[in-house]
Amino acid sequence: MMELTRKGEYAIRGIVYLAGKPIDKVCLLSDIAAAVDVPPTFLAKIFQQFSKMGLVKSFRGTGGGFMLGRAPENITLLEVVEAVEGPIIPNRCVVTPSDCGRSDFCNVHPVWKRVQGGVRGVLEGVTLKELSAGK
Amino acid sequence: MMELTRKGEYAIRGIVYLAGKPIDKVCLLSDIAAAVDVPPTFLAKIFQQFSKMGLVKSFRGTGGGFMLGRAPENITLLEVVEAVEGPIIPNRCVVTPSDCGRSDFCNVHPVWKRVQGGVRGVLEGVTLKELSAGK
DNA sequence: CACTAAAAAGACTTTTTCTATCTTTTTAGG
DNA sequence: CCTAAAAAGATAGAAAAAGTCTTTTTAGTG
Repeated sequence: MMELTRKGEYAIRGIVYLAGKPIDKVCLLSDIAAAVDVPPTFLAKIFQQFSKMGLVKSFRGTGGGFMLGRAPENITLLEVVEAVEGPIIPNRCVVTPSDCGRSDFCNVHPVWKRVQGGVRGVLEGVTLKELSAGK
Repeated sequence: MMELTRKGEYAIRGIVYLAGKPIDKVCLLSDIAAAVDVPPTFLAKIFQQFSKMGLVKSFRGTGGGFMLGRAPENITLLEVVEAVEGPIIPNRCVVTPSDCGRSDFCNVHPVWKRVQGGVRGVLEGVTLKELSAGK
């Protein structure tokens, strides 16, 4: 359970690749896709989402492509993951307590809150700079 | 992302209900299902899994039903969740590093390991006894 | 023994989500 | 105006989740 989807995996690969390039270098989607081994059409969708969130900047037309929207040390893995997968929600009761009907009596609720906080904490503590750093 | 499935949610509801009963009380599946508002046929599948893992004991025939397999303070939420959802795996690379092909160069891998450890730690620290305790 | 109650097991259906592709449109440069 | 590239939208196939139904096994009871 709790598994990242392909989309999320691809998203990370793609943006980490970008983070490893000079900040103002414009990269072709097709090049990124080839480099990180992701279907180009799928990666296109992912980068569109990134673009809307400001995580990357896009340029259309000849000479167009993508570059990172901010310095890699200012982009956390949490942002990247949530950009394409949506918020970290271990159980729906975390977002709408009314969902399980008996929220007032549910002792499990706070546990999911802790899980959520834990996961978010870990992902928030990692930046693209660290992830793109060579060994 | 990282969302518990209905199956997992139902599983927790069902076994927490059992944990709130006297340890040797045999409960009918149909009663449990009605009490926690879960489709009986679905809950049946879930309890079959519990039974195989020893989390509950089952009795067939007249007067049959289910009871908790162990004292509620000795069953953790982690066990319950993993019994029906499988292991906590934030990303497949955590289980088979070869999967992403370039495991040796992947800085993300240890992050997922930490997420996995964090989630497991939280769930492992909670027992059915605590979950079934009234307010 | 025959009957009934209850869980176990397996097959099956429906719905939803994921994964991926294709086509058309918009934007920009040469 | 032509070409390059991303944006947007529609669609399709595959897989997983959610749920149901039927048959079988097990056990108690009159």
